Amino acid sequence: MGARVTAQHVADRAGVSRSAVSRVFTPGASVSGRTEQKVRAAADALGYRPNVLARSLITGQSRIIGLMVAYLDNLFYPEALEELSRSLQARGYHVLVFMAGNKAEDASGIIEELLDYQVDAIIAASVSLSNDLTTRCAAAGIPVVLFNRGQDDGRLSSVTSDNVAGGRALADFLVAGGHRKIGHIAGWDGASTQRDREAGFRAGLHAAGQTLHARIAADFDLTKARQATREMFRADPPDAVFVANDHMAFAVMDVLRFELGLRVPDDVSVVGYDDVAIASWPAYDLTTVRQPARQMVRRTVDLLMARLDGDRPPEQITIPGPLRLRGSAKRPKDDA
Amino acid sequence: MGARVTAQHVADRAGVSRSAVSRVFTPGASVSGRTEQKVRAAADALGYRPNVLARSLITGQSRIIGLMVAYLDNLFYPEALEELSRSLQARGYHVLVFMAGNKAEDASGIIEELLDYQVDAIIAASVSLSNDLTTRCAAAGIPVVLFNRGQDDGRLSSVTSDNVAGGRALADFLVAGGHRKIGHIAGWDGASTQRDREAGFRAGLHAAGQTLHARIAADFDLTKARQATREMFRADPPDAVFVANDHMAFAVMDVLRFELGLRVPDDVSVVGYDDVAIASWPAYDLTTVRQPARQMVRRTVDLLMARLDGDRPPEQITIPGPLRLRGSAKRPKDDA
DNA sequence: CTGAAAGCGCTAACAG
DNA sequence: CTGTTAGCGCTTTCAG
Repeated sequence: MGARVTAQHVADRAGVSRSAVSRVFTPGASVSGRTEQKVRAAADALGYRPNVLARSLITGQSRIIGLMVAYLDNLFYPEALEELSRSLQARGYHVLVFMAGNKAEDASGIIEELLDYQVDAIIAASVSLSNDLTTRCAAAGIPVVLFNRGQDDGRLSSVTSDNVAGGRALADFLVAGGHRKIGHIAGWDGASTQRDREAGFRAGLHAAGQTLHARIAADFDLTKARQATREMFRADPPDAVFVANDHMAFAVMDVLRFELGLRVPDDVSVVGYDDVAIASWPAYDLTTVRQPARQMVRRTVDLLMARLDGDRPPEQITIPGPLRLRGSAKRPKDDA
Repeated sequence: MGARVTAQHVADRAGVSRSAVSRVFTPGASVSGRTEQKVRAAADALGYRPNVLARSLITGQSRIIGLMVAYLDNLFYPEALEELSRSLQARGYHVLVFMAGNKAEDASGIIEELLDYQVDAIIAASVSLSNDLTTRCAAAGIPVVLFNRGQDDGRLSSVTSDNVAGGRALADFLVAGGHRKIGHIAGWDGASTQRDREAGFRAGLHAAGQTLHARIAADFDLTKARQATREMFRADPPDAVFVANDHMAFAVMDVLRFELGLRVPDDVSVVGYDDVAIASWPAYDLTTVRQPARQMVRRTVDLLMARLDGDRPPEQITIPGPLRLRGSAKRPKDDA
């Protein structure tokens, strides 16, 4: 069946050499109009298209970007993936997906597989890399970009939003809103986003002479977030909760309203992080900090392309994320 | 940098031939324990791993599955993609993502690119293929599976849930619930899912001597769905609405409750389709038909693997999807 | 079981 | 501008 059409077939039919055919399909090679005509005609007639994999063998460029990602249920990632894939596609690259388990250990195996496919670069979303792995990638000469994860390693590029500032803004806002017993439902402590958001948040509380009233980690998991909410509100409930991302915040709000019968924000204010699409739906109307996924993707792609042509050094990019004021948290009284 | 380690390097170090090295990494080749030892030792020391792309050139198997998908914002698809990617990965395959535009025209270019990468198979999710394209893939000997789309073409495999039965069940349920003015907010009329769901739904109404009270197409788009809702409820509003998928149903419910001040289900019943995760969140608590994504993925993968080994013929698989009764629609009175 | 040789489909010097 | 000549890294007959 697969009557594979090769450059040789086209060459034969066009009465030229294989190289001529190759040149026609190589942007910026010099071919005469006449030859190009003949080759294109033959190629079209035969339905010929160059084999990207064979080409990659010699050019050393697969035009494949490996994406390592741990979960797709948090809407932030599908949004980013779609954008990423589209914009890479527009530049002639494509995304090969590798789902990582939550264990750091898995990452190792995944990276090996990625390398097997001779990917031109790796984007690690919501995943960190061990020192060892970083070394391996560096040795293989493959640029790595951490997406939405920061890491103190000069060999790694990263694109994150300013999670410290975001956390801080959230704290300032809650404090200004008159809250005095502020709880935190945290994500996974191994994540830089969690650490940064919390650090900024705590700094904000500290500046106001407050501390965290309660804190439970829920690992960015919905079930754990619900459980954490029940536990936190069992006795001496907070008057506001900072949930480490929107995804969990929705679950928290649901428990608050539908299980515990509390009104948001009248009884308790809730704020999240990410500003995924659902956050603006009126059913939740969640006050949150925006992580500009589109912008983050754009920077990621630009960064990658730059590193791929020249040998630009790795870069750590932080993008500001504005506070999005909505209805899930009491606002400060205007005593202006 | 990229000090590429080749089989030759390993061979040299192990004091064997390139072929010996190859055999060690080829499952089911015959190598002596002694040789294997030496090769593995050398390979480990050098960090050698076979180049999948080079291998594919000769075996004709890239172990890449091309996935063509149009949108990732409807949560049904990320869920499926994650599952798909994981289970393919477990079998040594990986997913190369191609985002398709909504225009059928785009599909053509995408398929060409897919073929350039010598993918072993193509999964088209929420996308249809023209006759021409189907022929091209068939000619190239590449199996195609339509995921969540049906098409009357024996050369194409497909995996769908039973959309006709689902639509029918929804209609029966709504009718039994005493509804007499039932509206439909449709998706995109070009989608088989839309056609089947609507056909089943209309059949159910018909059996009860009813017809659609109103119908507006919203192309699976949130903004259009909101607009359609406003329009449909402007005059002579329905007492129940069947929204073509959950994703739009959430938007519809939001407009109903927060803009129009209607109570769901007291003033109007709403039902959707898919049973994505959000449907079970108490804020929506949406009555819907379950599309068993996990099962659909499993069947898709099994189908693909079978076609990839032997030359099993294409297969059209339909999986039943049960009604999920929740709180967004009035239930029939128990007059038992 | 093992090595030598051939070649997958393509591009990149190199002469002409 | 064009064809010839070498391979890219790997697997696979084919002898031995």
